[in-house]
Amino acid sequence: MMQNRTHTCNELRLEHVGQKVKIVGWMENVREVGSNFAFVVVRDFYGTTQVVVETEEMMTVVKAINKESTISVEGLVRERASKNPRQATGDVEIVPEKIEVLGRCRYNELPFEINRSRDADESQRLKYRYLDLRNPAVKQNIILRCKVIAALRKAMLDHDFLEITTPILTASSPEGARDYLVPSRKHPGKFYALPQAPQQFKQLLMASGFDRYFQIAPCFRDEDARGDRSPGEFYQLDMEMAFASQEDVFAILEDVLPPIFAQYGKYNVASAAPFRRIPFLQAMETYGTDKPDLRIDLHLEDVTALVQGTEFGPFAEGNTVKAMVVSNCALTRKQIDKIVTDVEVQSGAKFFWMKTENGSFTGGVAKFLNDRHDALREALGFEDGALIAIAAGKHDQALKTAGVMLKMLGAAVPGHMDRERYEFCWIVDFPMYEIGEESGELEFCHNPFSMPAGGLEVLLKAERGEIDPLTITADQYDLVCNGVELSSGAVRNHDPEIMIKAFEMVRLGEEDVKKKFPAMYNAFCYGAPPHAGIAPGVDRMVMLLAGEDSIREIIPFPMNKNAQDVMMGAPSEVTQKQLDELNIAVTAKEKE
RNA sequence: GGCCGAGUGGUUCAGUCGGUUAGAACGCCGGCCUGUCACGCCGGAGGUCGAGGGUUCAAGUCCCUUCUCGGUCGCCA
Repeated sequence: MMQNRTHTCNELRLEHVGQKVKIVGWMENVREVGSNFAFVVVRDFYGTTQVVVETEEMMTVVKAINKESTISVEGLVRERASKNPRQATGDVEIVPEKIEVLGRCRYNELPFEINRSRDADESQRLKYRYLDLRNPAVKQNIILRCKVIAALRKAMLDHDFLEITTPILTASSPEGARDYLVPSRKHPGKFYALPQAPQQFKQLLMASGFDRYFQIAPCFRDEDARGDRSPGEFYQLDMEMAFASQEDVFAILEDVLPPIFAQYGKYNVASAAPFRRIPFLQAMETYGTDKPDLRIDLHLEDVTALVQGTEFGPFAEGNTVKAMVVSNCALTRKQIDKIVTDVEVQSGAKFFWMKTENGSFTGGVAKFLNDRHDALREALGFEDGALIAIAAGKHDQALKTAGVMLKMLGAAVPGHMDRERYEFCWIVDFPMYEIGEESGELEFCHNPFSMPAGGLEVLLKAERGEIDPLTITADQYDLVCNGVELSSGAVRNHDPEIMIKAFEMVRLGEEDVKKKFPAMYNAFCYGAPPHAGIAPGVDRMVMLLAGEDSIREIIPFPMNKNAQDVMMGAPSEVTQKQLDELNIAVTAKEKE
């Protein structure tokens, strides 16, 4: 008897005919086509192979086995009488001499059919993820993920980056998302935190003299999930470069990403370097978002001045009005209304519309604007058959509505979106500060580690009242692909003096910097290199490459929306003994 | 936490205006079938319609409460 398999289920071809072989795998299906005559499909990681049962003895063996049991089949390879060109091994079959059960499937009914698992209810799939993953179509995304990570790692090493792992148990960071905390047994009342990103460690590596660092880094944030955001944990291609500028970082990713997207992507066209650079404010005004989908050829125009004085309430003074021309729009009124509703769900406000026909506006808000037809045509440049979509409201709301409206109409109206490609762009010149919604005072807009453009000088000018602090930009950038924010990065503030000044702008000082980021601040006081970095999200990248809409499709063992692992039963209660050791008292329990 | 959608045999769904015994496909069980490959044909089992309450002669269907799942907003330095 043969000990091991001689071939995988994707290997046998006509050249193997006559050989005695052994395959192993899952019994995927049995097709009985006669008395004591059946075809058995055996599936392993690599593919499927047909086994033909022709004797009463073998039939008895097969009939006693539940589907999805693992079996081994020993026998002779034979050319098929009727071949299957759609199957890699479709020219041959195995005539079994011995079929053995290796791992019995005890159930004759499964929670779902393996090859149709993607249609099953998601919580069922997650609970039985090991069955879901048997589906080659599901498994494929995990294989893709592995290949993409390997390619990223190789590309980074080729660019002389060193992969360095940083601690998982670390200190809670005072800003940003909610931390996952880990109680300390040896230090009652104190906690570790799982890193939201290796941000401070990578900057400390720069201060330590490493020139180029990267890591496929696990990151943990206790925030609610989205379709493109897994709760709890995710991975970033975290990187940092010493003595580097924004352009140095751009050059690396512009070199690393396009070939990987072209090779592993569902669409094999990707933007070439250099990617378009779009200043943040321009992106907001032109696309209504800081993550524009450049596959859509639509853009916004500001028509606030042109619609002043109309009877229509939303165009009243003080509101911003953004208009967008969608040429050759054949949507029916019903279809447009549906999109209006969808936009309202996502943005919180409806948009308005009208059509251009025979030199005038029709439908929707046409009656309010027909007296300005020529001026609007001058400004917008439309022709007959266009839809004019209009978002109006307070500046931020109008932009948000316009952004969602642009995205939805771009996807809905044929001819305005070339889906089969990857369009990258950099969003640059983010504002350093903003007026906080709650405080009404100046606050950091994004993260306080970024270098203000212009350095100390510009902060001093703002302090002297020579410039508006709101106009200060940070050397901070986002990488966006097809409307998905792939990553955020920045030239870091490596100078303690500028750091303190930047904090003083928001009414904090040296003591706050020291208290919040002691290690980094201290390290930078010993001579730090100027440095810059970025951290593209690995999960989102793989999601784009796989062409999936849900991030859970590209994670081997995802949690559900409520941050539960229904397969493992996490989170779970622990014993009183464990709690006692950690000096933890549970004060409130989830209602049963 | 807000809003929207969904929850009906093992799975995916249908179920009209509230009205007979809640249907279909796939899966499962039994039978037939020697070239199938989503095999085919015949027959069968399998349901407290997420849970609780209410309206009604009558509720899967209408109302209220609640749970679960998904989407979205808040949130995500």
